Amino acid sequence: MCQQTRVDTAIPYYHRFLERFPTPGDLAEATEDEVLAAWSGLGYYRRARLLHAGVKEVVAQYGGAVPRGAEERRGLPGVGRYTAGALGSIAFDLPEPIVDGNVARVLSRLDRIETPLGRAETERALWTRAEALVAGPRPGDFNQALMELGALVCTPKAPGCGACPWAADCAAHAAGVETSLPVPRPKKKPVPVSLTAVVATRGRGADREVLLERRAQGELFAGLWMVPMVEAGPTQLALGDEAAGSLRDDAQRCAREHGVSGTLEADPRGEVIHVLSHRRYRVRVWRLSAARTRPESPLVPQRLDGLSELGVPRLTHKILSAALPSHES
DNA sequence: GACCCGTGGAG
DNA sequence: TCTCCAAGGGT
Repeated sequence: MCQQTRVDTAIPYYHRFLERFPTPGDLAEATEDEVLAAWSGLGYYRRARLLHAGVKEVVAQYGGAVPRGAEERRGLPGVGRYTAGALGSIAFDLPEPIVDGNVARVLSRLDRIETPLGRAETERALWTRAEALVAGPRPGDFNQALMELGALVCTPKAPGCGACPWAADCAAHAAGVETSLPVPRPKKKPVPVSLTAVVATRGRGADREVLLERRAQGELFAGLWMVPMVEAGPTQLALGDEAAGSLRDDAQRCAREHGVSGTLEADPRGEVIHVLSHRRYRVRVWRLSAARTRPESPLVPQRLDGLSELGVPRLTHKILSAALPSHES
């Protein structure tokens, strides 16, 4: 859960997760929907699927306990070098290094590493240094302390060098360049993508259902439930936003391609902006009522008050809120 | 090595 | 409002 996610963000999910899946066996036997539902809102949903696959392997191959051997740990789905080292040092008290974002910042300053993060030579230098440092007593505590030092003292913007136990040994501090390290990897701007979404509903009041599809493997938000969407058509891209007619054409096309018909409103309900690390989505939201589906439609009616039982990403909740003012979250 | 994958808090 | 970046891993 903590991969690329702040600990404070993950904590409530962690507690709910353990309450729902108290043992490895419980998680291994759960359905993908149940696991993704418990993960909904946390992002990077592949982690949930990898965790699910990993715990299944732990149960099937290792009797429900994470194996002690480094090779076996590293071979589990979702367990890379960092997680393998965290398990080794914290759970098994083995002198294995870890390098997360915090450690990378501390060590790049300590040794004044001026090559960009992500580069092979940079990573090699960081892991080599971390490995040398952890070769002492209490490796788990040492690794966690190193991460805490980065999170609380050796912070990105305004490091508290006055409170740092390593200030006297820090090459970056000696040179006065600590705030310019580490050198970040070159950043790429999110690619703008225009989408049209159709929120198709059946029934009214508490019994109202919305038509959702489960995203296929290999697609964005794989395994999660979302409203039908299509990319904006070439006409709209060429003519721009003033071509209002083509906007509605996209909504019509979206409904048709997803095998749903009904009453499509004359104007969109609104617009949703959702930024991922590599994409910037602008979603025009349309409302279609009295929805009927053809037999081949991938859409499945879902009760609005039952969405918490499914894996549903934030983007979908934003879209539903735009189309259905009563929808919250 | 490059790219893909979500979300939210902090400054 | 905008930028940065989180206890990374897979392809």
